[in-house]
Amino acid sequence: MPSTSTGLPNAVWTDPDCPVARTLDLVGDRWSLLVVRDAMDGARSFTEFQRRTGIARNILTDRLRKLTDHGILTQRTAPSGRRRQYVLTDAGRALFPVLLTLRQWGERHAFAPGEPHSTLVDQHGARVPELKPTGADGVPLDADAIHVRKTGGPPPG
Amino acid sequence: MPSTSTGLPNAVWTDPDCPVARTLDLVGDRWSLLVVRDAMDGARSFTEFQRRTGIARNILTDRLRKLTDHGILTQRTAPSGRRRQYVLTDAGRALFPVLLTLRQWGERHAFAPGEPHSTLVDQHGARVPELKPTGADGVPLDADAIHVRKTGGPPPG
DNA sequence: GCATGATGGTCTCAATTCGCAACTCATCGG
DNA sequence: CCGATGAGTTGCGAATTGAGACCATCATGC
Repeated sequence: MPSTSTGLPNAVWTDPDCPVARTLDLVGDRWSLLVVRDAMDGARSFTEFQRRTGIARNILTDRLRKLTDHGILTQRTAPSGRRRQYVLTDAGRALFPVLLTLRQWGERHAFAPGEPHSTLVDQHGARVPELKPTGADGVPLDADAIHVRKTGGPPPG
Repeated sequence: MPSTSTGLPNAVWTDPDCPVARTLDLVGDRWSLLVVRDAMDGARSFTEFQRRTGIARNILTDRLRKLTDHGILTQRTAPSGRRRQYVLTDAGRALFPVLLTLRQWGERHAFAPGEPHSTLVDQHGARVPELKPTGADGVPLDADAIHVRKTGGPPPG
């Protein structure tokens, strides 16, 4: 049973103050995000996830349970009276930008030039354009144009 | 030595056609993206990475080597004649949107309401706004408004 | 009312990976 | 030359992973 109002782990965070680290604690392993990817692409059943990802069954059991515990997936007892289904929660669907940026980085940096790969398209069949970070003023942001404002520790008084 | 023109592994991909899976093969473990995060935040030396992440030293050795092999980090023999430094390559800096979306998801979904966390700000100290996927027409995109066009098979002619 | 087959797991066990601590090796400062 | 610091490497026990066999439940056929 979770102790907080959210479905977050009581367990220790790798780095409690950093949202990046927390997110990675929840989905930062080899498989979780691939499960989420397939859920977004329509997978619902245990066997469907297994078939698409090729993940070992015991690990899939574990990941589905963890993702469910963390409020990223939820279990439905299927409309047609059939077996259990796993569907994304709002938090799960909110991982879409993460998967999109991972995909876009991969398209550019994990394929040799000209090597074919799958592509994301919107309803009209148009390619989804690249996500580009911008500052509050709309100016494109780069990795070294930002910095982290820490708010974790006790005030420096 | 890599066989392709890029610094990509000869090894087998989890899912060779999917850019998401390839990216996760390269940086989809507990630590790699935290190393990249700290590199973006100014970390350069082995001990600095170790101190910030708390990662075990042998694992850090391994991750730094892998990230370097994959062309995400590169080694410089420090301008001041000092020890070796690890700096991000262009591909490494291109992971910024990934870290940003991870962070933004975490801020919203991995913290209890009102719980304090660090924040990203741009040069002017303004909070970096949320990244929102849009279609080619600029219309906001949701996880279920897209689909994957497969292009894994042999080229059609 | 029992065999058959699909679905959704669990169990076992080997292999890999991780984390800690101790050790090495080079360099720097004095 | 001596100790301190940086950058790892090595050894080893613990945790995680993966492959595959095994098990329970439900629907169907008969």
